Amino acid sequence: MNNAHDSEILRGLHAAIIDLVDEINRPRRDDRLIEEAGIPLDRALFPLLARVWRYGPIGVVELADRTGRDHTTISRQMTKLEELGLIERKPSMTDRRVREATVTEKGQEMVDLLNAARERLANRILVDWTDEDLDQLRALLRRFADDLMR
Amino acid sequence: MNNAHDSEILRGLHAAIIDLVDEINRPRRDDRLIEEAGIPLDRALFPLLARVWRYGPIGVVELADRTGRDHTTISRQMTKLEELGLIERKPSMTDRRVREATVTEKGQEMVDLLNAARERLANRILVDWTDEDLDQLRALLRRFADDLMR
DNA sequence: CAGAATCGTGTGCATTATTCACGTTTTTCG
DNA sequence: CGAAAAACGTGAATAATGCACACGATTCTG
Repeated sequence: MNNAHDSEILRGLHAAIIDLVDEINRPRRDDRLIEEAGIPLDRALFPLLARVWRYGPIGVVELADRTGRDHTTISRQMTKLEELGLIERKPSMTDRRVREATVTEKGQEMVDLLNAARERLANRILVDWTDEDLDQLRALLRRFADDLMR
Repeated sequence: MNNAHDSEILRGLHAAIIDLVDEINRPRRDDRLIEEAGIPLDRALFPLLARVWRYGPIGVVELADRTGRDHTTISRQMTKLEELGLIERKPSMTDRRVREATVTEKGQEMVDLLNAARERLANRILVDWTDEDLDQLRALLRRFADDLMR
């Protein structure tokens, strides 16, 4: 328990985070992944599909909170995903105001293809890593993200 | 050197990355930081200012490459930053096509305030971390980001 | 060395994304 | 019960983004 951490470390950590986030935000990365997966999917929609898969069943407002955008934006994108048959929405049984979204079978197939493609790309990029280092990064990053979201 | 890493680890790592990136991308975070810093700055412009500070002197195209957006978008935002007197642009001496951007003194003051504010917030969030753990995360994340950027 | 191809930058235009204001339905709670 | 709040959606206004293109600077190439 520290009141003040080493500024050097904090700045270095921040720099690494910015580099990582910029890299992940790159539209070209998504294009590459979609190409590797070999599926036809609008790259604007696929991050949302991934999040419905991960956090679903989930409503519009909660998902909007999570991604930091207005709920109306998410509402429209979810409508598109629904029209494409990738997600499914039905009123929640416990709260009929929320229309819970889940991935359909067709959506699940796409998610599977995307996950497999991402794993192939990751293995190509991370050839020099040991499983031990990766797992350490995973654990530390999980803790960090949780603290950030708290 | 592994051909295939443990899928569990990779998926867990990916999940943590998504959580982190979503959290960082949240506009509310930037608002919070700007408020803590006590400066009047459009939250859309401040990520760009931070990157000019970090990578500058830097031209439009290189910065656009780095952030993954179209170069015309960056060009317009840089114009705004210049009008606000936060950055300065002058033709490069080695290549007169590029107009190298650097932060002005006024821009530097803002960056300093932002960095100080971020550090205060970070120390509040990371009370339970030791410097050792933080530095380990920093080192692993730096390596990861570098590998990702190839 | 001259012409062609490439690169960095910026502008006009069209498209798309995002927000804002508002209304509806459902739930919560005093 | 009844008021307040929450989840969701629609329409209109606004902002952001990308594309086509132009122009000067630079590099490539025969």
